[in-house]
Amino acid sequence: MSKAKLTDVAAMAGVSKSTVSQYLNGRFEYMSKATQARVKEAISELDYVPNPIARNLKASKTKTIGVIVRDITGYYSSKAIRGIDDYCKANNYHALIYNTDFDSTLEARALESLYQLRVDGIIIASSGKNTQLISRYIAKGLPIVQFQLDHDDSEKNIIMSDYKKAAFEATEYLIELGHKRICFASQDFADVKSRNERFEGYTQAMAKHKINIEPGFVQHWNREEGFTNDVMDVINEVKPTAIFTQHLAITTELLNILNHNNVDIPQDISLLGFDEIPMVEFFKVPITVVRQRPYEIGHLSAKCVLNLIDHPDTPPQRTVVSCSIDKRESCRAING
Amino acid sequence: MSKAKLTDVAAMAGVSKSTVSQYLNGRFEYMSKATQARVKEAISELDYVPNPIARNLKASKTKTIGVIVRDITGYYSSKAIRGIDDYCKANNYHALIYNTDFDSTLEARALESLYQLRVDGIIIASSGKNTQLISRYIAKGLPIVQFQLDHDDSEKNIIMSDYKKAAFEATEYLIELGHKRICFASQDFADVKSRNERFEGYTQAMAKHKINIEPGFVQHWNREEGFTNDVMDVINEVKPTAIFTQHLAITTELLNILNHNNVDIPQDISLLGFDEIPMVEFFKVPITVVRQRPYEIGHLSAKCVLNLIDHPDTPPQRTVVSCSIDKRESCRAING
DNA sequence: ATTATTTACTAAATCGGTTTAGTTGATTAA
DNA sequence: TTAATCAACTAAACCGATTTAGTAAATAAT
Repeated sequence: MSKAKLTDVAAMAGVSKSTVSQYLNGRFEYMSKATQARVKEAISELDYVPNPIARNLKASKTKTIGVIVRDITGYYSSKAIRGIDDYCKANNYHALIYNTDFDSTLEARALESLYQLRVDGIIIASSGKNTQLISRYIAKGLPIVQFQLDHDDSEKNIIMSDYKKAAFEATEYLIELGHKRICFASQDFADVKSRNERFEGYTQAMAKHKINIEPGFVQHWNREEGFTNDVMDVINEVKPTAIFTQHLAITTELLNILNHNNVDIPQDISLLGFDEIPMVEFFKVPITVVRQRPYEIGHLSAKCVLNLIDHPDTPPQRTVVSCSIDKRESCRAING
Repeated sequence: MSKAKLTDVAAMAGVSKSTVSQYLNGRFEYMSKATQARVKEAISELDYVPNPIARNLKASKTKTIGVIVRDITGYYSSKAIRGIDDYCKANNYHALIYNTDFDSTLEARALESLYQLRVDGIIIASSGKNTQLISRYIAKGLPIVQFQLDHDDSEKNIIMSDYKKAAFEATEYLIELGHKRICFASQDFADVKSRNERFEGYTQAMAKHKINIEPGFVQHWNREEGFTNDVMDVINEVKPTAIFTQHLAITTELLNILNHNNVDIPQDISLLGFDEIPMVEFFKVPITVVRQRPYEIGHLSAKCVLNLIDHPDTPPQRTVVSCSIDKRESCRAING
């Protein structure tokens, strides 16, 4: 694995290291045509490739950006990472990925590791538990871009789906199908802006169509706490004709429960969920979903950090990416 | 982003760079307790963290291994990468991922890039089109481990599912359900060992149970060439009671065709496929599949390269990981 | 003819560490 | 008493590049 180095090329071409380096960096005005040719010859003769580590050491750059996600295995994350990586590779950067497994301690550790590794920038789907740490690194001059999740209105570089609009359109779609008793099923969303936004979209659509949001329409279902028991009670008491779920985990859990209790979709209840489901066309009932564009979000995030690296004084910017609705059989039209 | 460096620590502690370096590397026998304390103090005072790039330059190591897959977004690849990454992180290595998008030119380019980057090792799901290039790098002393795909019997470090056994067991499972007319639906497998192995498993199971493999039982279906038209012809002529598909893409394509032609699964035909399908429990007919263990395969691959890095003279080794069958409703018992 | 400018280079410092070969003063052994 | 040993360091080379300041020879300007 020992490779030719700059010195070897210089020796072979009969010039100094400096000249070879100039050649490598395209500053040909510092040498004669003849020298150029000899250096070129020596390089190809020796199969020489500059050592990027030495180069980076000198430049104090790593040409690497760190990416922190919860789990690279997830649909959203893997697509986003692909978007990030494609953009990075196209611009001579590398993406270094850290998984947190939804653990904010690991998230903090990932941030520290990346900082210590001297990555040139970070893209993170933040849990919201490390806001201070993130701010501290930003203050130190490390470009950080967030995506996928948002937690407050603070100024920051963030790329997000247009959740409010998406939820608005999804709700309106259900309303147009004739639904009025529409449940909004979410995780707790107290402090998570990206969840609050969906709720706003829902309420605005309901308001626009003058539909009252009755008690019980808005449900906070977490898988942990008695989700399973609650659901059928809610359905029997609130009698929704449609449920709009805000999270894939809720959608699938709900599907399980409805199946077990012989609730027919869409005959008894229409179901509309958040997030694309692979191979949903083979489902017993293909689910209508709000489709986000994680690849584009990743792409834009990468574009944003790389720009920040070159222009550190760019003011923080919020970017919004639109969603679309994939209409399938789980939602049916009903008569008022 | 300017950070404290070794010199700063040395100055603050009133010792030489060497001493600080010794301290950092845990060689305390070279200094007094008092000095240790002062260095420790200076380090925490300055928030000093050694620069891994400088360290790596000196060590001629990158502490990075390259990973080449077709698409990180795929189920198998993402799980495998997770396995690789977890093992790497646990051992202070990083994984650098390259996607080839099933393009062997990009695969070659990825290999070159990783070589030039001086990664300490490579894990690759090789297309089989770059065998020579891979051999060349191995010859240069770069540890390379392959996984997921195999193409020949040459000596190499490779981690694979036990395809033969898996196919054998899957076929036998169908036979035990009473099936005799079992189609084996594969892509072309001329030169891909991992496909041939599945075929062997199939034939061995058939042979063991003295079932003749009739003409038409073995089908090569590529999505490109008239797959769609063929299928129903084959079914009508060959009249299989079960089809064993070797690839997820074939399974889903077949499902589509069977659905469109109102062939009932498992009433008319039982279906058994290769590879896990996420959320298959919500399918109209949940499919019985051979489940591979990509996470473990990734984990073992990483273990193998890291070992190879430390012990370059370890002889090439083939490692086999067992599969299991997830039994679901797509296969039914029939009366002989 | 002499000085100024170009051309075509090179020496040496630098990036931030690691490591080897010394050095110094104190302690111990002969 | 004097050489040998040891503890506690340090100087300097090195990893493989980049870059700045400088130099010698050739050409141009005055």
